[in-house]
Amino acid sequence: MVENAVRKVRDEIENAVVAGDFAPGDRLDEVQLATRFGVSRTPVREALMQLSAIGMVELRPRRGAIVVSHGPAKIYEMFEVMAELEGLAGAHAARRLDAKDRAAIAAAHEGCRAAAEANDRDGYYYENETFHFAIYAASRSDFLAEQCGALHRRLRPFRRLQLRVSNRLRASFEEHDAVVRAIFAGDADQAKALLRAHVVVQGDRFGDLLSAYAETARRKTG
Amino acid sequence: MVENAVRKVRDEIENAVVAGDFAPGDRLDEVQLATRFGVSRTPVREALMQLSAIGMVELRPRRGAIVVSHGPAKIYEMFEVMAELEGLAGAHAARRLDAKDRAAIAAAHEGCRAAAEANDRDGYYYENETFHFAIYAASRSDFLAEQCGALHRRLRPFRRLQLRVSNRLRASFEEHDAVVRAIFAGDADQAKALLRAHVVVQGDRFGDLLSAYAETARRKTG
DNA sequence: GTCTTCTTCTTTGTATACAAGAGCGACTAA
DNA sequence: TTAGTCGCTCTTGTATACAAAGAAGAAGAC
Repeated sequence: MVENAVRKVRDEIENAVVAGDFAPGDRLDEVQLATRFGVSRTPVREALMQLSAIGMVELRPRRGAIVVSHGPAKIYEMFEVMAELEGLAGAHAARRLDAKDRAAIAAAHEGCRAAAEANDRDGYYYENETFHFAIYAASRSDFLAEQCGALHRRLRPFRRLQLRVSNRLRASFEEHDAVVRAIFAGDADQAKALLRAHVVVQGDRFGDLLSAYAETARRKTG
Repeated sequence: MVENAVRKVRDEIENAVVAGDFAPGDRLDEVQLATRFGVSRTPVREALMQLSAIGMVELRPRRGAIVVSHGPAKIYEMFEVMAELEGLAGAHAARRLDAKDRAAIAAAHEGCRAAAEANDRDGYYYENETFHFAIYAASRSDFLAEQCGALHRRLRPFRRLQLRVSNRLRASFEEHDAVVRAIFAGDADQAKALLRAHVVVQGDRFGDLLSAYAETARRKTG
């Protein structure tokens, strides 16, 4: 979008973090990253600052960048805020839905159905993302869609972990189905409530997520 | 926080934009800014990238940075999202309030009262900010408080304009008063509804805001 | 033997230099 | 006279060099 080298470096680092190549707490050395990506330190620095603005890495003065490690409370809070914003987007979508948005949501929903029935976790992960972004777009609020998208990207690593839990694929799809029905019926309140419940991570699901998160951290250090 | 020069430059530019020294659409020349602040282009670039991440300036590849100009729809959307997040923060505050947070909110509220009674707009602007940040903190959700703070800063220029409208000071204070009562009573739903209504800009207030915004733009070009 | 301090080395933060792309103007041709 | 193309200049994007700050290790003293 804005530059070439820094954008490339930023995306690469972001993907590496999401994929787990860099674990939380890992130190990101500027010169190492520069040589790894074949650029100078300047674009690496700018990429790190952008990631710091997103909240993916932490920049400590004179001490370099580390991948942020979120405590359980923070993770819960992030999902809670995401739930609130998605609820708002869903309510708007239910009120403002037009044929094009309806088609986009329906298509993404069908993609999720196929992946869920095939028990294809990676596939579902991507289709799920498409589904949620379709709802953001259908809110017809550019700013809200932006905010939702940014937060969604920030939560990517955790969303992926969630799908590890057995049977979560099917449960997630069932929740999607109810959300879609509410939006298509134009029931804003219902869409808001269902979407909020779908996104927020509470009870058993929160415990499941935490244990999966702890496991990846353990796997990384070992 | 992170660096010295870039932080200074970033804050200076942010203040200049909020104060109206740079109008929406103005081009921000890197070398001009560098000489103005007595630093090299490197920290200026990093500051601009951070501001771009916040959404205060827009970076166009090979074409420099311009101060973003928001259309009416975008402004409305931003206040709407702010209202939703503040509502959530208020609900949390009502449920989780402890003595320290209660004292902080009460103190800020009294500050607002004094400024409102003295009809001191600048004073109210600052006390109002303190009041809202006290509620964010009282939510006891670090992430939510962060998000609210970031969005609040982004809306600063408009909040200031709002207070220009005659009698808005008193009306704003009355709304605060109701919010405070709901939070202190532990009524989460009421706090959420009142805070949301206080923040969202609708009806006449939106028209007032837009005309004030248009006027500053006109004053700048003229 | 351990703790403290000094020195050195690594790493970040800033500046400057160089290259490449985009915009604008001038000149030529129709 | 107007339109198109070529070239120049200005500005951004990247690299590298230099300086300062912190951390770590070694040496000396208690």
